[in-house]
Amino acid sequence: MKFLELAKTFDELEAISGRTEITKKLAHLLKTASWQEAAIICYISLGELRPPYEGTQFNLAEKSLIKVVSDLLGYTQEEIKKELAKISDLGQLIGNYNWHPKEDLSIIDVYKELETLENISGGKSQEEKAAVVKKLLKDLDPISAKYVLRIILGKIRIGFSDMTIIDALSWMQEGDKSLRHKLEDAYNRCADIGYIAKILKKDGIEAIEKMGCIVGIPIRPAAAERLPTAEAIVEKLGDCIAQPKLDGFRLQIHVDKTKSKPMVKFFSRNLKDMSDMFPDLVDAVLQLNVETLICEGEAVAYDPNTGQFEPFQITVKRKRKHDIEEMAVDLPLKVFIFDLLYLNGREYLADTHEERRTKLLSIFKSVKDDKIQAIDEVKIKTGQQLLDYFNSMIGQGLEGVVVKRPDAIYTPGKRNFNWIKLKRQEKGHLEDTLDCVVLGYYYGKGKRASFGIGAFLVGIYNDRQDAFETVAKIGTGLKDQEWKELKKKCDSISIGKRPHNVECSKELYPDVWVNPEIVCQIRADEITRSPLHTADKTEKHLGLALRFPRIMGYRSDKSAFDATTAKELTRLFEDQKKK
DNA sequence: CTTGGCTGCCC
DNA sequence: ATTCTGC
DNA sequence: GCAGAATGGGCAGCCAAG
Repeated sequence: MKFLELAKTFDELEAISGRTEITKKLAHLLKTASWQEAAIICYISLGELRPPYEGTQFNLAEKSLIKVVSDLLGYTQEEIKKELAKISDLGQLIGNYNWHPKEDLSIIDVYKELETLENISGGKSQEEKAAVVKKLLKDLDPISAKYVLRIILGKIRIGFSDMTIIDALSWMQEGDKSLRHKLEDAYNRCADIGYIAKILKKDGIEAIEKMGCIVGIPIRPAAAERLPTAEAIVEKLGDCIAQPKLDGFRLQIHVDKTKSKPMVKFFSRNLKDMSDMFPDLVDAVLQLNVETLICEGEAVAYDPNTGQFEPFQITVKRKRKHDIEEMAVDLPLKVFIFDLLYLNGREYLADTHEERRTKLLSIFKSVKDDKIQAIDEVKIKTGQQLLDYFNSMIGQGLEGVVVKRPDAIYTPGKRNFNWIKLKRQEKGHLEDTLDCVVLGYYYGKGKRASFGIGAFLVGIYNDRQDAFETVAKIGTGLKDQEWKELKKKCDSISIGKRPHNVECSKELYPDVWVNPEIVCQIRADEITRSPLHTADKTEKHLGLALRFPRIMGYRSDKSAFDATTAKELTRLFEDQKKK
């Protein structure tokens, strides 16, 4: 199959909004393709070349591609950037130009070129990569070039993703969505959509039905919903159980001790392979009394002197490729296992939480090392009990609690109310919002590009310095209409350059500066020391920033100078440390 | 040899 | 991570 | 309610520029 045929279909799909229609068209495309091509189509539709646990890394994205595209089209980078502000992305931009292609490449040709691109590294590699991309784009027609750029950028964003591909595979085979559940079950157990497409095309739905979990290949993780109060959670679930929510990273752990050399693998929440990063946890995991196992836990770093858990910013330092052994000594991890998905050749996905918990505890009997532990769990009957438990967890400096329905099965790949998280922010020190001042805005991508705004910069007032200092960029919380209104308002008070009383790092300079006068309410989960933001920044210490910032509304009754002050922000930060 | 821009991936 | 939107 | 697409702070890694 020619790449152009694929690109044309993508272009048609981009214009369609109805999911069923997208599904049908995609199904037709997959039906026409060979099984090899179908697998590739699945991957590149997601902006990848392989399943997530094998990774796809071009080390080339928008900033670098702007250079390539401006070079190719004969414009300056400034001109391209200006046009990009109006257009959804670089792919769209290049698709609007016209030239005569030199070749008529197949899907497989393009795939191979993309693999070549990935494998370039070392000195001068950026130059080489640019040359490879430029040649590839030149060889292709503009529509194909558009999608090749989007693949390199990591997202096709034309209104479908993996779940629509699953539907399309069903439609390809049966002309309806009747195989959706079987295909989804297989995909949930084996997070490799290209492999699912390949097996379906080669061996049919019978082979898909036989697929189960495989130790060494990640299962799509379940996720928790969120509710604002303990009361609401107990009302929703009735009798339930609660576990501490630790602020580390989620690990899906695979163990196979039946081989001559035992296998231990760790996968991240997004199914990236992190197996080489935690040699200290491998030893601990091997103490579990199992032959084969897939379980899930949260890994958190702790201070070896005090035993205190480290904040996320410290724990995340363990996510690294170099100096692994040294860091394992300085910053040891503990992993708290909260679920069991597979044990000694048997799946536990369809067992209830209670059954999985019992089984989980049974494999810990011989474990002495506290590096690996089954997470605590308490029974909850009332909102008050849950609130008390939550408060005691917060008191220990944890992120909150996760509440679970005891009779629920494990639902891979789904976010639902079987698990509900209650986080610190909901009843903690940042319960009140901060009043921040809009300092400027940034052009956006995709839908936001058409609004002319994608995010905005906010700051607080520092009366000691008589200056506005940045504390966050805000990109979520407004409705589409509200984004347009904010852009209009900003344009009416825009100024050509940074005002003298605004302290801002270069990296955060907005595309459009505005006079500091719009006051908005910002909610966040936490205040952290920031290498970038300037709020409360002095020679002695870094500035402050907000974790997970979002806008809740405006304070038109307040002037910029009545906004939250640096002093107040600092106090909130200090209070937070006291817990 | 150090710094800084950019990228990918944790949350 | 949070949030919004079309279906 | 699902699926998708916007967006955040901040860490390590890679490479080019200084």
